Amino acid sequence: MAQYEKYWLKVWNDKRIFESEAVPGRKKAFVTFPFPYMNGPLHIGHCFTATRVDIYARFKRMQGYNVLFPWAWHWTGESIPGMSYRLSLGDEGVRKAFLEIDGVPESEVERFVDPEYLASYYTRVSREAVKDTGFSVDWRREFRTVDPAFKKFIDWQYLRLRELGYVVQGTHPVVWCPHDESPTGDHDRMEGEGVSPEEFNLLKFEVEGGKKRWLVAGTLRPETIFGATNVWVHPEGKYVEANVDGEAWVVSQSAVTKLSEQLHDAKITDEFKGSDLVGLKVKAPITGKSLPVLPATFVDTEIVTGVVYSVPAHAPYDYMGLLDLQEGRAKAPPAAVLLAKELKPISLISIKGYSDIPAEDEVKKRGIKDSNDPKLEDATAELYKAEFHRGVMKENTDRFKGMKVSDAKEKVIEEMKRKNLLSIMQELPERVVCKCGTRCYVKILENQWFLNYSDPAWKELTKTVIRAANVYPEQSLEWYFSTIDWLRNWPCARKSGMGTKLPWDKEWIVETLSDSTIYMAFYTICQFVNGEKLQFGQLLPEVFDYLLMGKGSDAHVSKLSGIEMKVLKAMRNEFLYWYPVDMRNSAKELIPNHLTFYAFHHAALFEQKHWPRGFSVNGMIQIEGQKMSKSRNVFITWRHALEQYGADGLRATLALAADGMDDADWKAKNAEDISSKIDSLFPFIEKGLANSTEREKELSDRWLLSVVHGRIDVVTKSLEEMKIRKALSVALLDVWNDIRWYLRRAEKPRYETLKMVFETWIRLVAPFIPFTSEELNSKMGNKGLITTADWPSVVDFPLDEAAEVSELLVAKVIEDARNLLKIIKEQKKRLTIYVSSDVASEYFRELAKSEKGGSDRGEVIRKFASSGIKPERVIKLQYELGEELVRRISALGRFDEFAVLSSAAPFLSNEIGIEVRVFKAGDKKTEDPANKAKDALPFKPSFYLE
RNA sequence: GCGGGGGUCGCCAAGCCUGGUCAACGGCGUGGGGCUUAGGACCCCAUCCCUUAGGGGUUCGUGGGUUCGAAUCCCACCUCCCGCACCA
Repeated sequence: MAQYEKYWLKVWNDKRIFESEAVPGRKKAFVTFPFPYMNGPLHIGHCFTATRVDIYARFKRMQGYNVLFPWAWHWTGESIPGMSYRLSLGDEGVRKAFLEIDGVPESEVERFVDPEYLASYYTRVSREAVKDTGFSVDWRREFRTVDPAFKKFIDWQYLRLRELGYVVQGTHPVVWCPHDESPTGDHDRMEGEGVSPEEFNLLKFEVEGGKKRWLVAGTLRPETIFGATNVWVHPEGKYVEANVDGEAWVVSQSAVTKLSEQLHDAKITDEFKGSDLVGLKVKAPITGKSLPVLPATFVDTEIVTGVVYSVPAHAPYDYMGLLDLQEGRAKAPPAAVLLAKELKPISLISIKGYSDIPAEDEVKKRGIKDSNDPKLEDATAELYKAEFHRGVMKENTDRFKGMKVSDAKEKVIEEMKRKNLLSIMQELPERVVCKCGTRCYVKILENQWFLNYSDPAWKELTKTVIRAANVYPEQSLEWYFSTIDWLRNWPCARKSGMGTKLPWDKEWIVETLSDSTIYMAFYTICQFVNGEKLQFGQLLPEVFDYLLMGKGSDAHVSKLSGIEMKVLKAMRNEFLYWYPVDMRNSAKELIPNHLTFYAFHHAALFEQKHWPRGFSVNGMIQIEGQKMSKSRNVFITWRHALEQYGADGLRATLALAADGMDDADWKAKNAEDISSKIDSLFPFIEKGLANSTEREKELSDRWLLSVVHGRIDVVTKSLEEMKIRKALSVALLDVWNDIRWYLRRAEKPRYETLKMVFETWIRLVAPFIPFTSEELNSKMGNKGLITTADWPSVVDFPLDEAAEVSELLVAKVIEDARNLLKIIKEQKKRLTIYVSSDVASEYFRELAKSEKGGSDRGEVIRKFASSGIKPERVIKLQYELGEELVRRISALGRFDEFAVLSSAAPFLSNEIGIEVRVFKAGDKKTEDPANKAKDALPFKPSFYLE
C-alpha cells in the first residue's frame, strides 16, 4: 500500500465525509452491497462486487447526491457454529484451512471453537480490509445480524409477514442428521453432495403361513411386479418384525427408524438375521404369485427396507444374483440353491434393441461376472432409463398390457394403493454423511414454516417490483422473471444455528436467506441504536410499524416504547429520506435467491414508493482462469490482494476485469500492469505540465477539449448503468490516449488546456482510484478534496466539430501515407499532398445532402458534370468514409482542408519521417509533375511521393 | 434434465438489440525504434495473409437461410459458464 493511501484514509475519516444524514429536499442515492457471511475472510470476489458499489457511490457523491453506503455483517446460520464444532472435534482439515488459506494466526485459531469469537475475528479483519480499500461507508450504521436490535427488526418483519399470510406451515421431507437434529443441506455434507430424497414405493408381500405379517420390499419400479420371481434379503443383515401403523411388517432394523421419522408409528417387536427369512414363501401384491425369499449380498439393509423383490429379466442385479445362486457362487443353504434353480427370468417389458431378457443383454455387454461387480450400477441405470421411456408392457401384465412403462407405473401404484398393498418411503439414492460424520436419512418434518413464494398473487406483485426497477445488465432481467416463476415455498426457519427466533414459535430460528430480505431499511435507523439513543428492548413491533409503514402516531408510539419523540421522529425522517435502495449490486449467483427474495419481501411489506429502484449484478471471479475454491487453494483474500497491489491497484484491476454478467479473471500480471500504469500517472502529468507553455488556443487545444466532452459523456452514461469496466476504460485509457495525441500534435502544449484536462481527468477517474486522484490533485497544488469535488461537466468542454473533423483528417492522412510508404519499399524523400478543389468539396456536400432525400441525385450529378469528377468515385468515397463521417463533414458547411493540412505539414512530416508539402488541386501555383492533383477528393487527398 | 448467459483476429475483451462507417475499439503479449550508463517505467510504430501508389484475399463456434449487403437478423447443431432450494 502506498504511503499516501494511508494519509488520505485519515483525511476522509477525520472529515467524516462518508457519514450521511437525511437532508430533506436534497437528492439522495442509497447504495448497498449484500452483507457478507462471516465464516471466513473477505476475498477478492467480495472485493470485485463491492468495489463496483463504491465506485457508483463515489460517482453519485461527486454528482452532488447525498450518498449513503452502509455496511453490515451476516452471522446468521449454521455454518459458523458448524466450523467451530468441527474444530472442537479436532478436524485437521478445518484447522488447516483457517491457518493456511484464511491466514489466521495460530493463537487466534485456538479460540475459534467459540463461534461468536470466530465470527467476530473475521468481522474485525474484514472491516479493516474494507476500510483500507477506501470504501466510502458510513460505519455508524454497521451491525451484525445477531445484534439484539436487529433481532427485534426481524421479529417485526416475520410477525407482519405472517399476519399478511406470507408465512405458512407445511410438512416436507428433508435430509436429516440425527446428531445435529437438523436438515443437512448440500454444503453441510461430507459425502453425498447433490443427493436429494426420492420417493420409493414399499410393496407389501404377505408372508405365507403363520400369523398375518408383511414382508415389505422397496422399489422404484412397482410395475415390474409382474416379472417378480423371488424376494431378496441380505443373509447377514439385521431384520426385525415391527408394528407399523397397526400391521406386522418385516423390514431391516434401520428401516424402522426411518419409518418412524416419516410419520409412521413403528415399534420393533422381534429381531432376527436375514438368513432366518430365507426359504419363506410370500404372496406378491396384485399378481398373488407365491415367491420364495432368497439370500443376496448385494442387498443393502441401510437402503429403504433392506428387502427387495427380484425381477431378473429386467434388473441386472437380480439377474446376476440369481445366476450366482444357481451356479453356486453365492454362499447359501442347499435348500435355497434348489429353490433358485427352479426360477427363470420372466420378461414383462418389450423394448426395441433388446432381447426378451434385457438384463442379460446389459450384463453380457459389460462382461459382468457376478453380483458384486460395480458395473451393475451403470447397467441398472441405463436399462431403467431405456425401459421407462421406451418400454411397453407385455401380454403377461394383465390390464396394463400395451401401456407405456411410464404410464403403467402410475396405474400400478394407484391400484396397489387402493388395495392397501403399497406404502411410500422417502429415501436417499446415495449415501449422505453430514459434516459431523453422521449418516443422514430422510425425515419428514412437520409443521415447518415456509415463505409462501408459490402464491401467484405474490409472484405477480414481485414481477411489478422488477419491472419498475432499473435492472443492470439488461441480460439479467429474464433471470429474475424465471426465478419468480420457478420459486416454490421456501422453508424459512431452522432448528439450530445463529439467528433470530420466530417470535411466535421459539423452537425455530429464521434461516439465513430469509432474515436478509429487507434489512436495508434497518440501515436507515441503525445509527440511533449504535449511538445509544434508545435501547433495543424499546424496538417494539409498533415502533417499526411507525418507522417503516407510517402506522400510528409518533406520540402514541413514543409513549408505548419509551423512545423519545424527538428520536422517533428523526428515525422516521431518516427512513423516509433514504428509502428505497437506489442501487443494490451483487454477484449474479444471488439472482435466483437473495435478490429475488429481496424483491418478494419488499412487494409484501412496503408501499410502492419504497420498492427497490436498482438491481445490478456482475459475474463471478476466477483466479488465473480457475474457479475460486478454498479446498483447491485457489483463493486470494481481499487483505492479501490489498497488501500486494494497494487500494487503487486492487480497485482498478477489479473495475477493469469485466462488465455485464461475464466472469472476471483475476490475473496477478494484470494487477501489476494496472498498478504500475496508475503509478505512471504521476510523472506523466508532472512532465506534461512542466513542458507546457502559456499561449493562445489552437486547433489541437480545441480538439482536445472537444474530445474530452465526449469522454465525460460516455463515462457518465456508463456509470449510470453500472458499466464500470467500460467507464474506467474510457476514463483512464481513452483519455490517456487523447492526451498523448495532443502532446504529440501540439507544437508546444498549452498550459491552460493541459491543466484543465488533467484536473478533469483526475476527477473522472476519482471514483475508481480515489487515493491516486487525491494525491495527484494535491500535487497539482489544489486544496479541496477530490472525493467531494464536482463531477466533470460537459458544459466546460465545448464541442468543436471542426476541430474534431480536422484531426480525423490529419490522422487519416498519416495512416494513408504510412500505408503507402510501407507498400512501396523504395526510399522516398518527399510527399506532396493535393487537397481536393472547392468544386469537388461542393459536389461531395451536395451529394451527401441528396442521400438524405433532399435534392435529386441525378440533378446533382448533372450540375457537376462539367467539373471532370466522375460521379461513381464520389459515391464510392461516401461509402468508404461512412455515413456518420460524411454527415459530420457535410454538417460543417465549408471545411477548409487545405488550411488544416498545410498548417499540419510540419507535424505530418515528423510523423511520416519525410518532407511534406501541401497543394490545392486547381490552384494556379500547384506543382503537379505526376498529374496526381486530379485524383484528390474531399477527405481523401491524393499523394505524390518522390 | 430445467432455467439464465456466453462462444469475436495469440490472450483478455468491445461491437451484435437499432444490418453497410468492421480486418473489426481498447488492454496485454510479441517484434522494431526512441529515451536511458544499463534494465524497468515512459513515448512512437507494427502485429490475419498477399501487395513497389494508397489495392486485393480470407475471417467473428459449425452448417444452412434472409438480404444488393451479416460478427450483427432467422433456423438447426456443437460447445463453455452460472443457478437448480431447507444452503450461504
